[in-house]
Amino acid sequence: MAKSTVEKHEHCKDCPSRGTGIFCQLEDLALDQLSKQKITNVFKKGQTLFVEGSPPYGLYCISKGNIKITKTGNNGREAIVRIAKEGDILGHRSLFTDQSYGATATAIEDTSVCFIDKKYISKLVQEKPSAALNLIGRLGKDLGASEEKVASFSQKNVFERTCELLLLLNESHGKKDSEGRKYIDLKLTREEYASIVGTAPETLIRVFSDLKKENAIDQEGKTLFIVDEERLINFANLEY
Amino acid sequence: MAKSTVEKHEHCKDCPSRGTGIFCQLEDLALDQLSKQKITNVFKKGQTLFVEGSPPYGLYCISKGNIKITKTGNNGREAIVRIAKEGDILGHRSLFTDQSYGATATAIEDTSVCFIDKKYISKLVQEKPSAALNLIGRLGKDLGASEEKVASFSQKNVFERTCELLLLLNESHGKKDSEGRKYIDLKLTREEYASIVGTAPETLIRVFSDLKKENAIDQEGKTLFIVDEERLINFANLEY
DNA sequence: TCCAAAACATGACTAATGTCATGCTTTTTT
DNA sequence: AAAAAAGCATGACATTAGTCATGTTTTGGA
Repeated sequence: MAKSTVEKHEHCKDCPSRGTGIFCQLEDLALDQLSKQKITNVFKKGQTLFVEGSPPYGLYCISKGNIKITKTGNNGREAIVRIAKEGDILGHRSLFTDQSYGATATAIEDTSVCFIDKKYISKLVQEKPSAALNLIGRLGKDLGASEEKVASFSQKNVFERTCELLLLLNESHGKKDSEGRKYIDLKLTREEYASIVGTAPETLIRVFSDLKKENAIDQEGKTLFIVDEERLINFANLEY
Repeated sequence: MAKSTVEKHEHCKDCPSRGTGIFCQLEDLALDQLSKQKITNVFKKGQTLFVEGSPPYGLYCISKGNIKITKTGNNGREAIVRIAKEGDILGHRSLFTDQSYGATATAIEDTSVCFIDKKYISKLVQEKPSAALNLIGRLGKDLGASEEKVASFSQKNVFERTCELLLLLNESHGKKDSEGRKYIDLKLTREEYASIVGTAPETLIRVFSDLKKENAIDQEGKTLFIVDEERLINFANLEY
């Protein structure tokens, strides 16, 4: 499982994540420069982009595939903090606080990721207010989502949190098949889902089973079908 | 309990939070301007600065006193997301993501808070890269702390989380008396501590009682003495 | 293709936490 | 100062979630 370095696309303006990416909204000239600076890497399933505790050298911009961000407790158990996808950036938090990475990033499927050097990013953020504002906006949203999660942990039980997670993942990673059925197709094991919800694998499996019996979801291997979204919303006890 | 509007200090360079404040590191000219823009308010214990769900009109900069940031679940129970203190800013997250406030800010004692209008802040951040970088740094640290909290919820039990909280509050709000004894003197009820830890008041009270029996802490009314920090570190199961 | 390992699923039991009830203490209000 | 309210503390019990055991199914590699 050696890391293969491959140029997957020549220019940022051809990036599949264009439009959602944070620096990929710059004018042509700046984009040209950025394209020359970036290095595109391919990470296979299970490979790590960076590890908790190591110092950041730059910014990662996901052009394809999903990546899990995890923190490891000293009991060895991992907590998945979030799942990043195409167009998301990684490492921005540590980069500008001059802290070590607070979490580990691991590809959960084959991914393509652009790397941009720390110096270049710093320059860009200082010179282009739009880049700075983009970054501020992204950090703000990340913080909002994280605090939302804290509140859920504080106030909800495993069942409610699981329903909430399914709804959130449906928003962020959901797809529809030819018949219009909504589904989530992340290649996550039940154990990984459990470590997002913050519970034991057995408990999560039971909740999934219950939700299936309730006809709220359906399972086919690792694919989760959202059968009855209304039901999940009720179960999740959302405040909207 | 009417909101009283009082000029507490004339100029930002005299602000008690100078140095730790985020925009209070600007050069003299910019600071002069900022001083003219700001409005200083005094909030008495229990008064709210802003409420979850309402739109942000500007930035709050705490010059004196502690403020709790809470989210209310639809069961009515409140979760305290964090405790802000002198020098901290509030509302920055919502301001730049153009989202409503995700939480409510309430003074837990008599406080003095400067308010700076949204337009002015936006201008400042766009024109002064140092302000933007300061803001990015602040958001990054907040996000780091929040994700740390998510991991704790995910991996630790109430006892461990309580010990962790005491250590964190000792870092951020701790004081020392004349004999060198460390203590935390936030005017928080046991119920409020419980809603930081994410547990029932009774459970938190039991943990405090246990910690007192273990000679790790001591209680005198709302004041909590950190008697044996090493012990708390062991109990908290930290990974440092 | 087959085998081993990992993942999934469920039951039985245990441990942790939440809830309810009660009495005491402190704070606030009248 | 007295009364009322809020906060604190603890016991008893209920509920939730975690752990251990076991068997089945799926997946990945030789």
